[in-house]
Amino acid sequence: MSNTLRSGCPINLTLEVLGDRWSLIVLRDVMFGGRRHYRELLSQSEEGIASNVLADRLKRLVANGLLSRVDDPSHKQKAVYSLTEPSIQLVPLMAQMGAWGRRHTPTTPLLAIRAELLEAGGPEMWAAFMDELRAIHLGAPSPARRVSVELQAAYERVLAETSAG
Amino acid sequence: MSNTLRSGCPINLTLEVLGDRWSLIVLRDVMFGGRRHYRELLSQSEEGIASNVLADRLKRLVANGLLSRVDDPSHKQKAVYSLTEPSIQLVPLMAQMGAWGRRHTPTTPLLAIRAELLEAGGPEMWAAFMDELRAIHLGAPSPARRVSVELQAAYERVLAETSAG
DNA sequence: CAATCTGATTGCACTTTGCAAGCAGTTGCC
DNA sequence: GGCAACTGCTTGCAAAGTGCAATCAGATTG
Repeated sequence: MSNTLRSGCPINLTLEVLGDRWSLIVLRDVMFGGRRHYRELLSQSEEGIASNVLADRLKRLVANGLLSRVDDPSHKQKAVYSLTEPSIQLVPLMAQMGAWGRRHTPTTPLLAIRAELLEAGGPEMWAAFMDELRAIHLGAPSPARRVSVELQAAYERVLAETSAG
Repeated sequence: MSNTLRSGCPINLTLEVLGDRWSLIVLRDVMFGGRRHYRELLSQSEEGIASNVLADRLKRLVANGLLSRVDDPSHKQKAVYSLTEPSIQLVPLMAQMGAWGRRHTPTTPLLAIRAELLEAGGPEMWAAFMDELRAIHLGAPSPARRVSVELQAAYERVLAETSAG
């Protein structure tokens, strides 16, 4: 891993941390999919990440402060990965990526519904979701609004519609 | 170039188009740096993109509808690259990336000032900038507000400060 | 004590990247 | 006319990154 940065431009530096085909996928699964363990990320991956790539990305994300790794008390070889404040602050970026992708790429309705809801909810919803993530991952007090429940409900509604139609 | 998509998730699909270390750098230079020609993108690149990588990315971005390529009437071998409506709609994403990078990566003040201004300006400023880009790249009527002038002025102000201090 | 689950690592083929050099056609200038 | 500078872009080659299947050792379970 070379540590030489290409430039001090914020967009470039963000790209140097997240600009590959897998890092944001892993963070998305932790953030929206509730995955906390290596096996969950590996086997429930929609895109089919390879085990060595996952191991490398987890290592790199922890090194860059976007994930934290803690031993799981229930199993001495198990590790729990949590979001950090910096990665929780990626919520608006994820929302914008989802919004753009929904407009300009061939998404499937079931997988796009969360992006649609998050876009419609706007910065207010993003802030509420970030508070919820701080409760789940950083041990902050639980907020009143549960955005994850709203997102999951919408997902299951579309799931029912598509399997019914 | 393989055309098999990994999944229909909007975040994943955005990543499949833009998820590499150079595509967004090229778009950033066209969007904020006013670069329109191959040579401008190559030699004025802050990060030092290689010529073959630039050629490949321009080809790919045109194929994906994020840039359009038109022959330059002033020179038979020259080509002018323009943003398209989809890439103009990346402005909010760029703004979020800049905002996140400014907070969580070691940016330099001079290169971060535009991101700071764009974050402070919010969605209203982004919309004004998008209108301006539509005028420059798509031939739409010129809007009253010139965000590019505001960004450039701020850049030069910081430039003067740093060279003075 | 064997089967299973844990987070990985290894080997190998393939692709992408970075760097330097080179290419053919176009233009400007004397 | 002729030559240097400029145009977008290609080529060759070494290094790094990626994808896939198999495998690993330790922990737990039955």
